Amino acid sequence: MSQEDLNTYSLLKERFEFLFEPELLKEISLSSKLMHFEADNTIMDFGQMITHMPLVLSGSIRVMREDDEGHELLLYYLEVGDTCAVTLTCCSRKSKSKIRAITESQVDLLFIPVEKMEEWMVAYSSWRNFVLESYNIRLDELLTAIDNLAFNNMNQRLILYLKEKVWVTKNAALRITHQQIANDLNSSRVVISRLMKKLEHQGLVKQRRNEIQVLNAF
DNA sequence: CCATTAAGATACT
DNA sequence: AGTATCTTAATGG
Repeated sequence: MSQEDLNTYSLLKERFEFLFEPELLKEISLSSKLMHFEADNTIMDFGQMITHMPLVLSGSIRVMREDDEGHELLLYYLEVGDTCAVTLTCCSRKSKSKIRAITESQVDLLFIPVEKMEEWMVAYSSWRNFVLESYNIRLDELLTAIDNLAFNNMNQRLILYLKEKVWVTKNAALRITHQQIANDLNSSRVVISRLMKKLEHQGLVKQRRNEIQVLNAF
């Protein structure tokens, strides 16, 4: 094993040693690529060929969907230990991405070649379980996102959005503009401003320029 | 100071 | 809930 592979191995072991057997950990270190990204990097885009599967080691990634007119919608976040469901579904065929993935913070992740996916599915039951489990979690997240979209009004969606944001950033002070929120929720700036003003009056948040303080009462 | 841009307000669809 | 438009406030040169 090279020095780089050893680094990958120890990183992997830290986070996944209770999930994968040592031989599998070693295989992953040998065939995957360790990558580091700064915040706001697009690591996957619409129509892009999927050749690797991402496995998040640290940080979080936003997964978006886009309509014909270029309106974006935030679907969910990928966090430590997560992998991308959309990648899983098309691991056997060579297919193109239906989503866009942008780093929310600094991110370390492993890129695993899709050929290895199948190989390990057969060889390691721990891998098989991990993939199936991930698939289930993603499906649940997607259903939650659909429910939110279908049954919640904009005010509820905004509250959920802020909660999620606080959770992934581990910070109650959000560095974000009303316009960015509107983009993520596929709404307009004025509408978000109106709702945010109401939340402020209700004592749930405090606002400064470019910053939203989500208070305990939230 | 001024230019830029975020956010508030109002009115209309 | 969304669009258009205007006003106000913060930021950074």
